Amino acid sequence: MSEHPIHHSNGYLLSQICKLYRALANQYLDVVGVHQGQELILCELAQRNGQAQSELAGRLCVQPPTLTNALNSMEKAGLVQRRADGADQRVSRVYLTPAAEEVQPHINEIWEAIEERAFANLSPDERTTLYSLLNRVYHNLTSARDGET
Amino acid sequence: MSEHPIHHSNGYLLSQICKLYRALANQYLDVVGVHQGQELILCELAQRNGQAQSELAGRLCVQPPTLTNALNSMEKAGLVQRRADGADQRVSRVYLTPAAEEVQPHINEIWEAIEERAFANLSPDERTTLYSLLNRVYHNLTSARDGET
DNA sequence: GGACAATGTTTAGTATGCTAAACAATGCCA
DNA sequence: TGGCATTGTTTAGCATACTAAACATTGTCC
Repeated sequence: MSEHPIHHSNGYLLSQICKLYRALANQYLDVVGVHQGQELILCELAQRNGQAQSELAGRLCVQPPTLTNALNSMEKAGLVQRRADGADQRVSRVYLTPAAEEVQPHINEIWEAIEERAFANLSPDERTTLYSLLNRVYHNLTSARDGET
Repeated sequence: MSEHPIHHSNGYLLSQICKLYRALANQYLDVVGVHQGQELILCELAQRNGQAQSELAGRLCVQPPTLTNALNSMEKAGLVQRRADGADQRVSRVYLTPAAEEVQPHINEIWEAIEERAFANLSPDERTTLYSLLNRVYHNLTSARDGET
């Protein structure tokens, strides 16, 4: 059927997996009213509540406008609240609401359930191998982004 | 800094890589005026020109509305042309334009360049290992989607 | 042959993600 | 102190991707 070389490449596989992984995460997270991507924001805030948006964006590796949008819908959903910093009116600090703190414990469970699904039949050794290979790919991609040769 | 277990999981790594891979693909493809995702449509049509949108969507594993949007912008960009099927007015068949056929040869080069970047320091053996591991993840995810236990 | 089901595509609405440009507040420095 | 650069966030506009619902055409079956 699909004899084209692209279909047998690591890159193609990676992008398909990506799409599937996102879809699965969405499906699991929807149950607790959280969207894929937002769970990372919640985890980040659980570790340090009241971060500035710029800090948050930096840690999550997303652009500030992306975070603005995500926070808008999370604020509308009652998961977070923004308050301006007392000293510097430019920075807006983000805080978890009680509703978010209730949801929080489920996030880790869900995250683990997704992993269990995705990497089900891989042995611990294989998972480690995969991790180290992916890690190298990750570094290739980050250095490709910054240092243009 | 980020001591949270999520940051050391295969799933987290996968989603970060995903984002980076897409960004890199976009950067490379923009040069020839094609957006990430559209290159797969072009490859598919290069193999079989004049596919119905539903066929195309099936092969690319995207939903029909997704394809509608992508084709709209590609049609606007002069890369493809839609013509209604002679026998069945419901189906619209998609054809490459001469412009697309000029771009086509570059797509493979670009695709390879991206792969070379992403998997640069992996030996052939390691690439094979990665491929087979990812393939298993892929199957876990596709079976997770269809057959809900 | 006319109602109704099935099939193919589009529209509407929402999510993530990006860039470029606008806007707001701060800080520096002459 | 008044102008200007820097920093933090938002807006506008576009890309992919999804679902649910609308719309058009076709085919079937009584």
